[in-house]
Amino acid sequence: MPELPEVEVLVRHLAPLLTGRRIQTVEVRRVKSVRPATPRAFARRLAGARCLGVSRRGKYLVFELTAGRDRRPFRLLGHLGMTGRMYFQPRGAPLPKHAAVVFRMGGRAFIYEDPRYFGRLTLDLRPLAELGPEPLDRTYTAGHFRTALQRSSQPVKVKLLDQSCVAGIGNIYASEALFRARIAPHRRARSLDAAEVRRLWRAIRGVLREAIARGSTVPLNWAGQGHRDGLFYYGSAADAARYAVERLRVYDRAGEPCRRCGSAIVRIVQAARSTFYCPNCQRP
DNA sequence: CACCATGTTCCTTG
DNA sequence: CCAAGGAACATGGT
Repeated sequence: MPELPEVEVLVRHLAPLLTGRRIQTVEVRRVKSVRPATPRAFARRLAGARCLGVSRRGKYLVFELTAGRDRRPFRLLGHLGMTGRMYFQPRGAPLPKHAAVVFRMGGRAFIYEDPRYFGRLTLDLRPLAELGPEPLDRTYTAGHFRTALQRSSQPVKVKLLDQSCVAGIGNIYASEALFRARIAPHRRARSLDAAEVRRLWRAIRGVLREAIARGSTVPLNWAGQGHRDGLFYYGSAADAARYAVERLRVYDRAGEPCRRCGSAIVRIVQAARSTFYCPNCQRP
């Protein structure tokens, strides 16, 4: 799935396009992709609603909507899973194979597409309550982070993927943040001393902020096909090489030289997910 | 064919 | 009760 930076860039892209627009019709093509899982109830709630704004919480997109006589605002949550995308369909383009939901807005089709169907559009807001703090929030301190790590005997890399610890970090940026903080991924979360916690806290914020800045400067092809072009998530293959250089320091670079010391980057498996790190820069 | 994939949830085990 | 590990979900790329 797109992680926090990808979702943030998408939200910034969508907010001005959707705000003020009315949803004319809703077509649910994959029942699994919506909740409530009855397409009728889902569509009835959303058809005719107006979008008041789009924001992000962790990896969730939050759509502020209003509808009906009372104009009472309500929210729709979007989670892109591993392969979800949202975009206005280019005029005349055929509906993609895995279009899960199609909204008609302003005479155009707004598509929620998801080949693996791990993502969701949901009116159930309970997932938000489970999320930990926003890592980029001004009020988020190293002290908060330390408290969250204190009682965990999990490897710190695995703990970073726990959305109740900090919201928004995924498999790519977990490895990237640990490299930046020069902390070995196998370390138990509670074994980090205060200085290490602070380094990792800074690294997380730095890595996420830079990724957002990078994503904001790349010419993104929102409706593009193909998911592993090495560029942010949405990029077009033609431009990928130019922008992908040095974007990631360790993720998916097993066997390649560390950009800091030249040692070969190592891949290990933790909690059934790949972790990448430099055995020299990140010593236990 | 085999293996891998930016995520979450549910079940089992300790 | 909790923490931790693993399977399951579904499709596509290499």
